[in-house]
Amino acid sequence: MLNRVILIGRLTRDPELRYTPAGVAVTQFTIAVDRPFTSGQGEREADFIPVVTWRQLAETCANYLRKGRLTAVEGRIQVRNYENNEGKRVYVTEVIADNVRFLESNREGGAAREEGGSSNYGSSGASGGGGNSGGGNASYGGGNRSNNNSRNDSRDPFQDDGRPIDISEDDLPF
Amino acid sequence: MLNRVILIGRLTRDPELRYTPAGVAVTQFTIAVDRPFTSGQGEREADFIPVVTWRQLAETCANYLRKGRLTAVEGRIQVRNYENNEGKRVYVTEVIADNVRFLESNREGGAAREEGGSSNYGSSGASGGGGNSGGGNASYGGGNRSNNNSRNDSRDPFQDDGRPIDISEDDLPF
Amino acid sequence: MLNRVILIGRLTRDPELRYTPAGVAVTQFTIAVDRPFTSGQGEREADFIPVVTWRQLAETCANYLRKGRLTAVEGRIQVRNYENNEGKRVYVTEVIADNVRFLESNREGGAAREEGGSSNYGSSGASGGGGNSGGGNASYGGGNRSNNNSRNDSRDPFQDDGRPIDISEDDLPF
Amino acid sequence: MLNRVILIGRLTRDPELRYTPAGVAVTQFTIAVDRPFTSGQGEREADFIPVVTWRQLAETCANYLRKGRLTAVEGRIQVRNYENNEGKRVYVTEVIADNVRFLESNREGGAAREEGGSSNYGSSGASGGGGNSGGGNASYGGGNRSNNNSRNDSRDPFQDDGRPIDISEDDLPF
DNA sequence: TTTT
DNA sequence: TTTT
Repeated sequence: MLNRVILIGRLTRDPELRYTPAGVAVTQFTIAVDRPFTSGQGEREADFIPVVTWRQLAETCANYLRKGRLTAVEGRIQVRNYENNEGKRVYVTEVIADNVRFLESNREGGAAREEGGSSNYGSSGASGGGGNSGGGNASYGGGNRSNNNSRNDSRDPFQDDGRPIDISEDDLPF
Repeated sequence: MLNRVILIGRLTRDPELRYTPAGVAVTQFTIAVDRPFTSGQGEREADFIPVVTWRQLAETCANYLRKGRLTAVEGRIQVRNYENNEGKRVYVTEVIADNVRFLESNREGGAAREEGGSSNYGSSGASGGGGNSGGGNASYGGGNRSNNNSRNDSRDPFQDDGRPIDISEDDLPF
Repeated sequence: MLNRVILIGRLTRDPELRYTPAGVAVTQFTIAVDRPFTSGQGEREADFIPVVTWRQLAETCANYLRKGRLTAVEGRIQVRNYENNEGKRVYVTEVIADNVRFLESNREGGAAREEGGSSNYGSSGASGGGGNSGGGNASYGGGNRSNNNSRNDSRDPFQDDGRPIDISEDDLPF
Repeated sequence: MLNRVILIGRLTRDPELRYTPAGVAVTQFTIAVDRPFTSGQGEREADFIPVVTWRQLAETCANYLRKGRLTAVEGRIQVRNYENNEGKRVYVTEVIADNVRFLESNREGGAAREEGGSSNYGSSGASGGGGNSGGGNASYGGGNRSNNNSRNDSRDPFQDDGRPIDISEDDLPF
């Protein structure tokens, strides 16, 4: 009944923006979070945690995040599962982010600048701002609409096969 | 740029529901959170943390929470300040909650039941559910509207003087 | 560089306590966290999130938690991977908990009582208390010892095959 | 029973390091956290949140943090109170940090670099690393020792009067 | 001013 | 009393 995650780490690659058949933006990326201790062999280790963002926040992330950037992510853990081509059930754990902070700017050699977006509340309207500002009347805070982005389909909707991803508009978590 | 608090504790009193002059619901309560260690004198200690909720979530809290109930609160720390009658600036720190989980039910002798509300996303519409379901088209996730609930006024808007509290509709954080 | 998770949900089964070959206690359980919205088909959905605890906290959890109990978990996300018997790399995501709160007591028909344990700091030494109280001088907050509990071994150390789990004392995260 | 805060913001001044009469290091600073919305008057607003760190983490913060630096803070809310010289009880709310991440480096013009310290677990021993590494056998995770850093004394122990601050060794939270 |  |  409560599910909250906060991560700070660096993108392992550029983010990937796609659209559902219904035209909803989804961005995925992985953030590497260094562990606060070294391994038995004295090596630095990290957890590589997949992150998913939706709608306006997805577009902001695709525009502003790049491989290697230090980033803060706030969201919830989601465990979805699907049946793979061999008929085996595969479990996928991701962080569905509703707030992303860009802790390093785009400017070359520049100092860190804070930017970010959120699907919870409107930011102050700056370009690159999050929220659903400008996003028409689709409201993330919205009331009694039922949503779902974790159907138990028989393929991984995020598997890259060149085609638009297999998620209907009803599958959105906000 | 990121401000997140999660607390679990017990209400020290029944919650207090009020309305701004513009008719917006505000509920305040304090939750006692036991510290994970004892004092130098071996006593159990607690932090007493003031919590504020707005709108639909305020009404849900006022309806379902009572003194002594175990409760989870998610929100952000807010520091507001005002000038008191002696002309001194007073600082007030509160948690502005956007998600409250009722970890104990109303039923006498009953086991814990989870209920709750949130101003982030719609719950499944059960009575007592949160979100802004039924709240018309006021959207907490809303876009570019400017808000404020921490003006530097010369009195504490939450001071109890029997009159409606001194907060305009523009002062709301959602 | 920061990795924090807080969950509230219910155990899907009784917890499982095991010991590493070096005699270190490990407890695993899964908690079901209801999502704050319903699926496209109007169904209540939940995320089933695997949790791992170590040492004293593992023993406390094994003693006090049972299937169905409402529980709060604080920890970090860990992604480990191993090669399965078909030579394929499998990724496992778990929450490594360092603080667990028991939001429902053992007493039949009783109201919720808070108990819990933590590997961060000593609790007040009550029976059932966490921390490493009474645990001798093994310190979870300890200094420069290198640790690891996520080696890239060729089998899942948590796979249940009746034998003790394949984790050396050096693999512990605390 | 659970009390967790995570903040990202900028220091409003250089941190202040002091020592208790018993020689324990305490560092205080304030971090400005911009709110995710603008005020009714369209102004950008921030919450100014006081942070306290102890022991090794205090020294690391004093060495590495400076005014303006972007910083992540993890800890718990503490409400202490004392009687001021007019005999009035004053309440002070602070975040007692056990993990601080330095999101901007010292190097002029340099890109952000992550450094940090923690009082929970040992970092990998780099200079500037946190934990109590090198701190002898004082363990923050320690067992059944009773602690307290929030006595109800008749003066603010953090009030700056040039003298060492009025906190005994028994008053420490770890 | 505080909860179990 | 406040940071970019």
